[in-house]
Amino acid sequence: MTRCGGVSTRAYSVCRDYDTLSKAGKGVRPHCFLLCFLSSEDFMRFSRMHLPTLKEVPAEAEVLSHRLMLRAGMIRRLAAGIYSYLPFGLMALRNVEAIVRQEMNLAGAQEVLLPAVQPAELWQESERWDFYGKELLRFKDRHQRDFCFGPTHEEVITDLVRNEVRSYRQLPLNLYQVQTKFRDEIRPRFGLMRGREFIMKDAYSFDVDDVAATLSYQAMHEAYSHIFSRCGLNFRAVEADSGAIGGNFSHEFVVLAESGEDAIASCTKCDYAANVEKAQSKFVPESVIESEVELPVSDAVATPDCESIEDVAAFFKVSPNATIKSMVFESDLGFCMVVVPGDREVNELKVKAILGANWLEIPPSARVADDLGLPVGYLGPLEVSIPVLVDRMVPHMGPMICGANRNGYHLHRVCWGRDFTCETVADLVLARAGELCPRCDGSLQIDRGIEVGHIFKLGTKYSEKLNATFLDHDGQEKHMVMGCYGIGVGRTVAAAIEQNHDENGISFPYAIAPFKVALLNLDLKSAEVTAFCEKLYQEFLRRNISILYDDRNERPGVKFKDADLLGMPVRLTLGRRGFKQGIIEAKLRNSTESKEFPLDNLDSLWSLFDELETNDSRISLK
RNA sequence: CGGGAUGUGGCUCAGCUUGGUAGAGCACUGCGUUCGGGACGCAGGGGUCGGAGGUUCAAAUCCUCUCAUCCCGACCA
Repeated sequence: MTRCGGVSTRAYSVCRDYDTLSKAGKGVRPHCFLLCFLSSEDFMRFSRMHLPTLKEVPAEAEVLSHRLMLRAGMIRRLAAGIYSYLPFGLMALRNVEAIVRQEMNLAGAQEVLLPAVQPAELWQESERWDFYGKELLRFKDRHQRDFCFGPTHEEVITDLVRNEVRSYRQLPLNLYQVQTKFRDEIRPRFGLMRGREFIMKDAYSFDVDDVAATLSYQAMHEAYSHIFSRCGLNFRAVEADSGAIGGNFSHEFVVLAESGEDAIASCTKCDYAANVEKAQSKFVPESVIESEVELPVSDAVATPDCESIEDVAAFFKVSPNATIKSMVFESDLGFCMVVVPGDREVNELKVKAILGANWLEIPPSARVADDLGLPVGYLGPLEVSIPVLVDRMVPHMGPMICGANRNGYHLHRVCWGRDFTCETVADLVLARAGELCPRCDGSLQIDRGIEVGHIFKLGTKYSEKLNATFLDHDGQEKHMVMGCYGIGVGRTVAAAIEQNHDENGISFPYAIAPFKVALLNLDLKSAEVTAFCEKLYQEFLRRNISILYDDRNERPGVKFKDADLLGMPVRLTLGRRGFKQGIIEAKLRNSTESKEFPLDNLDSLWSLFDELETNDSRISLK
């Protein structure tokens, strides 16, 4: 027995209560660690564990991982986007946490635990109190002082470090925590996938300069790859936008899944991969059709009720890519109009980046009409008073159709250069599957995925705002160069389920499976079968292999269904029949074949578990 | 924030149109039979019908307000 410091499981399970322990004398007091372990002997029996599985799906759930987590008794909803973890769900969460901690520690990070409640002053100092918006949950204490519940911890960690670290000798430093965050999302959904309260691992690195910070970043990139590989996930690390966190460089770790909220573009040839929000593509201009350019722009054509590109294209009997889409945006720098080909979608992040704006949004139609006198639905780039940004494809489009800035009218035969022009021509659209890779001659494919991790190079954004400095070896006072690194722990569990399930339930990757094996006793009435199961159960405990022993007085069908739903990688089944033949049946959750082991020699069974432990998952019974 | 939908025992839902004793299945308790893929019989326990107000002799049902939850959308061209 390795876990209790050399003391056998059996020894402790016989003296299960305080009385027995204290009578044993010798000053033995059951401390926390042992108590946890003592109880585990019991709670790994299905009959004793609080594991409420559901036959029917609660009406609240739509997405698969959410439905399965509810049915498997892992989580329960308390309020929108706020969930309780039940024992089974918590075990999966803890398994992911354990992997995260191991890899973070190996990468040289040190664990801390920061307060969830944070004073407004810090956020005002970083200027995010105003900038962060409604997602920041704010409240007052009894003295009417402003506080928030931390959605992220750059401020707190920077404050902590600036007060402690004075010299380059103390750097680099990487501190992390696993903690509850709260972000007051507009629309929480899909269970743990987009909750408001959620468990996050967040790490923050501090370095002397950009070169050192890049090394820290790379170390985290590597650690994250290990973490998600060990969790048995099929993922990609992709270039991403840094959003509200800030900074100038970041990667997202995305688990590939149809139900994912993110779309990622990746090259079929090289290793280029980016969030579509960020993805670039190579642009090869096509020539303009000369003959039609001779004709002048038309007068305004009455196009009643043609407010969408589809309507307009249908009206003129052309394809959508012969029209242009003109959209009015508002940012902290004022209004602007963005013009893209009719069949393309504006990439707001690219627009924001080109403008250099802090925020960008689509104003309500009424505001565009009232403030600018422009009729939404009939907009065009000709003779407008606000700045116009044009996508790089538009100048190569030839005669096009656009709104006439007059309600119910459009123009056609509009030509770039002749009829309108502007200073800013740039890549403004969302990348699309089939476009050329910006790095090589391959093409892009688009996949959906779930963002489970995100790493950022922050630079000196926060160290400057909060004045976190150190004295360098040359005696110069410098700002620390920071990075921050997050993993959605609960979301990783959900993503793992999203990627590993079938119609019968979850199929946990071995590494994060709450129980590695289910032992189904099909004949509780049979004393010899039960005695053997008990012995085997104890042997699993002794070997420190997490096991769920189904000792419930239920019919076999119920046990099989639950074992499939709960997704234990290995299922062991013993009934009267098998016992008479002297065999126990083993089946892997992710395969249909099964294998029988002789009851009097289970050596090959133990080597199966050794192999699973080593390979983490995905092996066969051969 | 806008749009759509739904709130009835722990879960899934019916009942509402046309007001008149709150229902079914699952789950739960007891007994019996059954026992290798979600068994069956008998007997039970459990519900302010999301909340408030109104109409009425009478409201789960009609009206008003409100709260909660889920889904769609942050695309005007």
